[in-house]
Amino acid sequence: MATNLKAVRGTRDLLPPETDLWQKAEATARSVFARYGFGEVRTPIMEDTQLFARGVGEETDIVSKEMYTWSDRDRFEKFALSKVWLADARSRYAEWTKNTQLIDEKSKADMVFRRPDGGVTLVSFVDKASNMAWRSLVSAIQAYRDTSGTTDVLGLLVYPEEIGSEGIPADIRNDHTVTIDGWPVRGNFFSTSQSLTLRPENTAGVVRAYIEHKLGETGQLQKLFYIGPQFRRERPQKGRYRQFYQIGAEVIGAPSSGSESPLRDAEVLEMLATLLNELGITDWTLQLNSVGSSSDRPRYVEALKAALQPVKAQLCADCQRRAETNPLRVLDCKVPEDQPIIATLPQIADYLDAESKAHFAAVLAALDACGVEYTLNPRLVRGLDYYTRTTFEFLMETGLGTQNALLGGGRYDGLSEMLGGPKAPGIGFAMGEDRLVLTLQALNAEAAAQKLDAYIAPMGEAQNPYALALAKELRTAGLRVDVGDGSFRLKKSFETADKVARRIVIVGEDEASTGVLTVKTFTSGEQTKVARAELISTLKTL
RNA sequence: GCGGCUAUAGUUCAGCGGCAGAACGCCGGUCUGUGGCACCGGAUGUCGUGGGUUCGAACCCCACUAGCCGCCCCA
Repeated sequence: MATNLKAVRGTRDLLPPETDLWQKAEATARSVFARYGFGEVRTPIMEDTQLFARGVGEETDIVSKEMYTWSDRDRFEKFALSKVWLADARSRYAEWTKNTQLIDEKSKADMVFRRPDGGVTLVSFVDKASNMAWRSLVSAIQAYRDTSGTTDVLGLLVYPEEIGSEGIPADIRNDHTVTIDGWPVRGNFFSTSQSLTLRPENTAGVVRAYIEHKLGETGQLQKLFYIGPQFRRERPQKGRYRQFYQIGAEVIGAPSSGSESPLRDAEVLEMLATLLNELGITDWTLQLNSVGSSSDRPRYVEALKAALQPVKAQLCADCQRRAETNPLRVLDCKVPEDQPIIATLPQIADYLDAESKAHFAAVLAALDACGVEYTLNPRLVRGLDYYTRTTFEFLMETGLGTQNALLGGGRYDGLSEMLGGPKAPGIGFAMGEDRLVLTLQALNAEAAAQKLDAYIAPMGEAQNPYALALAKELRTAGLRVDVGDGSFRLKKSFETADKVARRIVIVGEDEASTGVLTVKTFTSGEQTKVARAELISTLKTL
């Protein structure tokens, strides 16, 4: 136990049997998603920092202080070095004939020059002079001699000469010197490093993939789900970790695919209700709101700011600050004294244009038709910049303490364009899997620790091979089987078997030679002799 | 990032300045091819890490780390 290596703060190991519950949650989600026509998408765990800055919003807490962001190493560009060197070499070796064909796949030489004296020089561009680089050039020379029959073949290794030692000051990085045959060559051989970020959420990554792979060109509505870890550098709390898991889905597509239809909003919400019900969670409430189109929202924020100005001083300290930084959050304030004032503030519903109003009404009508219950919450505003129109949360009574939002989501009609993609309206959600599992635990929905079908107990180490072969046969037949060890006393085998399996199969000297095995069922205490040929069917009966 | 509480056996916890403890679990025995029940026996361990006070620290003090709860914020 005493070790100084531990899971880092806010991260944790998930072990059996808890992982059974995770598998159950994920299996249920996959089954529901499949029935609604969703396919799985897996995006990288890290992305260009710009993706989140532009998608999620530079001013949100997530981006401004909760991301794991770092600068990737500078990347050596072989092509840049060869270009610079060639431009220089052309003036000095004007009479050389350039042949840019590579000699063969395996050789590491990049270019072949024919010299005026009739010989040949192979040139290899590398980021630093190493034994490996030199050896591969030598083998390239050898290969060239063998295949061409030319005997006069020389090698030239070209590299930025200051590189190869760490700690080069950043200000000279873009201006390296390459010295070849005593001539210095200057140029920029390194592309600047890229800022990378561990994904704090998955919607931006999915939309990026949608744009990158031109999924809009298919003309089809894209229904994608994901299950995976996300990362935020927050203070850990119950159900809140720095590496946390989300199950989410996105419906996105070109407008002609129907992606803007209120039917899609209602379908996603109805699917979520179904998913929660199938997981055995019934005490959820769906809170619903519309934050309007991308033009409604700024108009409302302005009106809210103006309305807050005269009453600000009467609000709690938090709200006075929010009135400046994030006026929408004032609506979320839970301080009782503030409620009368908040009630007088303008509501987003009054700032929706006709189109947004009609959209929202259509969503509600479809939900009514499906019998999905919801509560309108005009104060439900969501933190991320990309949300438009429908926004929602599913809240839980049990298990989560103050972190009672189990999942949330909304429509993001402008996100693709914010990321430089085509118009691609969409709606999606993300569910906190850590919180989902907590809720399932609170509901005592623990996946009943399924016992194995059989535990094979070899009597004496001589029976081990027979026992393992028998286990293999049973496992091939789809039975869940564990096998003990011949060194165990039979009593110990029974004790272990009773804990992990429904039946014990005893393999002693008699059993191995006659092929008739002793099988005991723990629940009934019944013990019988079973021929090996009938063992599988016996074990399959409950 | 801020505040409060906590950290002792595999687990849940007691001990709060003087021999490191209980329950459950684990291992062994009663019982050499028969589990659950019973009885008997055994091992549990840098008392989160590092420093300080003291004749003496699991206990008091300081720092750090981690967990829980709340704030901020959010799924």
